[in-house]
Amino acid sequence: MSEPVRVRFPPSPTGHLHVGGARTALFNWLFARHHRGVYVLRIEDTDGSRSTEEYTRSLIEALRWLGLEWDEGPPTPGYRQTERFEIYRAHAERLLAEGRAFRCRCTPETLEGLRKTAEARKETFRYPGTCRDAHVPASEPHALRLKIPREGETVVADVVRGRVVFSHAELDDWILVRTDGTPTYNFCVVVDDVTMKITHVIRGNDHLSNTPKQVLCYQALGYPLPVFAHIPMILAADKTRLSKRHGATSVLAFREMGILPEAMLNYLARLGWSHGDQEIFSREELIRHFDLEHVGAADAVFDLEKFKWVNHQWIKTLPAARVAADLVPFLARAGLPAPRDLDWLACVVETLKERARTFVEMAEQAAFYLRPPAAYDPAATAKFWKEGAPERYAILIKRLEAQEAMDPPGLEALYRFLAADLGLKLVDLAQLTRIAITGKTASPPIFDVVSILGKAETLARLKAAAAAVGAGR
RNA sequence: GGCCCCAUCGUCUAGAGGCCUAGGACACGGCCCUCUCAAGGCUGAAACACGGGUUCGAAUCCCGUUGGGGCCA
Repeated sequence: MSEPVRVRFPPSPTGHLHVGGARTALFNWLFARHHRGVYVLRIEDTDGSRSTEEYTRSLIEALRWLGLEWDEGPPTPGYRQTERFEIYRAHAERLLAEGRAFRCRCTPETLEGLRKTAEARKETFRYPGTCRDAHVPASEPHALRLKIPREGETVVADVVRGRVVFSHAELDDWILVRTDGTPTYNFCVVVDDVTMKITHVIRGNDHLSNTPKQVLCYQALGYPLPVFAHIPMILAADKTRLSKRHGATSVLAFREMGILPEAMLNYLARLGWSHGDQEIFSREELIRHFDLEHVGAADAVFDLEKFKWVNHQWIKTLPAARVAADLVPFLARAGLPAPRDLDWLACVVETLKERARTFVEMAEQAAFYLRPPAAYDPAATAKFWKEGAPERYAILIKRLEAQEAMDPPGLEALYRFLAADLGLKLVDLAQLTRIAITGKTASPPIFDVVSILGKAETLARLKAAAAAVGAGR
């Protein structure tokens, strides 16, 4: 048996969890669960100026909503970079003592000047190695740089991209610790991954370019390399990086939109990963089938239409009671009266689940169940409130008053009999009823609706409609 | 700008040299079903970026071009 799998998701609390981050978290989580390994959550909050507690809470809330629970991480101490400065310092000192790093006194201003000069000559600026062998004393202000071999190359063995070669000539003696004593991002990541014994680094492709620098750092530290897997990025429809201007991109925003966590995981998993022709995956199926070998190399465009379709599949699949429970807050937000109870709402959901792709849509469609129509659609009344309508309403009211059971088959039989009797088509009577009850010409099957609404409410709405037709509206 | 990555229908993808007359899904069109709207079924249109190789044979391998993305500042 090989060593246990340990993966991590290291978000920076500088914003809400967006779909790209969520997918990275998901792939790591799936990989860990598939291999019965450990999934670590680490908060990369070294950028003190932009990191906030609020975003940390938001990140955690989003991950919990998705059900991507971590085996190690907050609130256990030691999983936030700000709590780990001592560890970075110790590693930096060791690198210095072993001659793998050196002190550099070049100021940012000096370097900037050099960079400008190089740019003017249309050359690429690279740290010239000024202090490499200068033995700058600790008493002077200094940054700490990693000593990179001048010759040769570093090969990053990546599971999704194969061997990626970087020439050392392209690499700088990069800064480990800044003059102000703060460790840099790349250094923290390596030290964290090494001390947390991460075996597989699964992250966005935007980190591939940083990888050779990190590999050199692992080697300088004398630690074994993890397996790297750089997964494709998620782009907007215009093939640029997803950002606020492309609309909703944060996980919590999709929750507000009425997306199910099951659908979010399902859709995100299918962005860059596939399992034959299968489109719908439960959490368990994802765990069972997920593997890095089937992760593609090309970036993927986020498509809200398909995402909503996946969500719709889940709305149709999940038990109506569960959907009803999730729908409740959206009803309130739509300004609708509270439903009488959850069982009744589950019946409502049963008639709406084929028609609504999100909870926001479903709440909108559920409106007529919770209150009578405020107005009748003019196009609908123009079409159906013609000659004979008042009489037909009168007959419907009379026959419904005499009807005892409000079951859909019984109602349908009654309507069919009535239509035949009056020499009409079923659709004529059905639409008159639909308009009276919903104010529109489109709704779930009308007999189901009547059955759910009940006799009293149905008759009240029929009478209101009859009055409106009579009033010549 | 330098370096790196990527490239199959509009989009997500299957495809790991002959199984490809390139399959599935979303979206789009048509038909069916039907009390409306949906859902569902059937069906249509829709892609291997381009150019060179390698090979008996290339969407699949190699090189280049173009395009997109990323990292570094």
